[in-house]
Amino acid sequence: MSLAHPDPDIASDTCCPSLTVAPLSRDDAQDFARTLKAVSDPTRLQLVSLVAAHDDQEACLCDLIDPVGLGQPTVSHHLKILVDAGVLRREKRGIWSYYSLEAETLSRLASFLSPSRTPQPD
Amino acid sequence: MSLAHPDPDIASDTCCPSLTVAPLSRDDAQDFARTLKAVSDPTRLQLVSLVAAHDDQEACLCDLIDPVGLGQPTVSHHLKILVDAGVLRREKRGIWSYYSLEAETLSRLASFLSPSRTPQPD
DNA sequence: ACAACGCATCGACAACTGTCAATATGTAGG
DNA sequence: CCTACATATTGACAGTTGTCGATGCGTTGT
Repeated sequence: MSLAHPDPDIASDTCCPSLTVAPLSRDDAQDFARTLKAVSDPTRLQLVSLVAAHDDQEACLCDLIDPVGLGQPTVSHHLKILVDAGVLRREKRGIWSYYSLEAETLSRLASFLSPSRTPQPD
Repeated sequence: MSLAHPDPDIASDTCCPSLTVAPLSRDDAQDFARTLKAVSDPTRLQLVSLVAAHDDQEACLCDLIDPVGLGQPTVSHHLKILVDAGVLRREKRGIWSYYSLEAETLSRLASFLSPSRTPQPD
């Protein structure tokens, strides 16, 4: 959760932990694992890519059901997981739920995984 | 698997797919999901960070058991998953198994997740 | 009010996952 | 050989996960 909603009160010395720089604390590891788990499913990766590639960077559930080829409750369930993880944002307009990208979460994940210094010894 | 071992024979138009650029094919989605799943576990994240932060960017199993606080078979199991995913490399020297980082896999993951163009419309 | 529609939630079930104790494998020293 | 040691594999078990059908909940139109 703190990944998606960083709390300014937290003044620990680990401002933006990186995977390959120092040993992770248990808490940081669990935090990043939670977010990574949300995107480590083929259907959810497809959903994120479909939302990102859609017209105004947003799509409603009905736009996503056919492309992934699963039932409506299942797609809704996957979208909820992505929203809870801070990867997608949901906005209800009328009858429809529109999903859009929460870009910062993805970029935070990317910089977390990215090896800071190209570690190629010898 | 093709994430860790890209095959030059594959000459499709998707050379290095990105999450936020175009809809993912089912195959690409499964491929990346497999690798992401390997690192979406708190213990395995800790293991990767421990290996990366260790002296010569490598560590043997015995170095990793205490820090993660789990049994030897469990740690060995997690390491196998990371090796199979192409995140770590294993090298047996004498009695010990030394694990080191396969940096390219992580950086490939990072650039896959990274939003290519900061998508902040309106 | 009523029916139709889009979406979320619930309950159930098979499949997968993380963990451990026990055991196997392989290597080095006496 | 036999023992000691580091690691890998196996079998088992509880907990989690992805999927579906059925149902519930708001919103729109008639």
